[in-house]
Amino acid sequence: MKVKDLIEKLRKIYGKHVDWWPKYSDNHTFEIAIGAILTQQTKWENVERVIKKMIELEILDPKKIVSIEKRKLENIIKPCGFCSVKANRLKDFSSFILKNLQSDLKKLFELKADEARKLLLKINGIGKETADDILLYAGDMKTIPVDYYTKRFFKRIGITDASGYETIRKMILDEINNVDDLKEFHALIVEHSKRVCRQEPLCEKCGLKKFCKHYQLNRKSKKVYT
DNA sequence: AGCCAGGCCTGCC
DNA sequence: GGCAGGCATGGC
Repeated sequence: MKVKDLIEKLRKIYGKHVDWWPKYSDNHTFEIAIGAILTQQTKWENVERVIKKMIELEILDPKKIVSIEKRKLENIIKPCGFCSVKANRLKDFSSFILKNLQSDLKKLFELKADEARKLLLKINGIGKETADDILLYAGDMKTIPVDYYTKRFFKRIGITDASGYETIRKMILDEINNVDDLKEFHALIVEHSKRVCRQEPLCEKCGLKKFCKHYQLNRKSKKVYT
């Protein structure tokens, strides 16, 4: 199975997923980056609420985020959980923009993708997934986030045993060059993964912790496992 | 009621 | 260099 074929297969099941990352304001770039941080270990519905609130309060701007009192910011982002750490992360990210990008996140995307990625990864609270979310969806740069879903998906369909982030990322980037396809591929994997079982089944007969022929017969749930 | 969500950092081995 | 533990809230 080629990585490239997977997009077509998933599209046939779930439909096209262009413009998957939601946008609520005119300031897409910064908004998407803020959303990427807020959605860490958090459902999107909660992020959506918070972003809309931030738009209403007119604080969706790095300068405003830096200057707002931390307690106030925590209160605003509370629905996303981890409000103390996330308030710090939003502030650290915003002050990075003020200090290094002349207050404009778009400047980051004028750099080479690798350079931009390294800069993001130095910021407290921005790991590989969040960095790749920002680069791909806010900056239209060639990369792809490899989340838990992606690792599990690739493992289950037998594309790779490797669970290493960079291994899987490079494997995908080697085959998919188009940025819109990368955006859609990640979107499709997420949409697919939300619909399948979180735990791999444990077969009652052979005890294998993987999808085996016995399990197909025994399973009660209608959900699938790939 | 308990489990889970589109992670990341720290500290321990 | 991998891995548990902590961070917190809302929804089913």
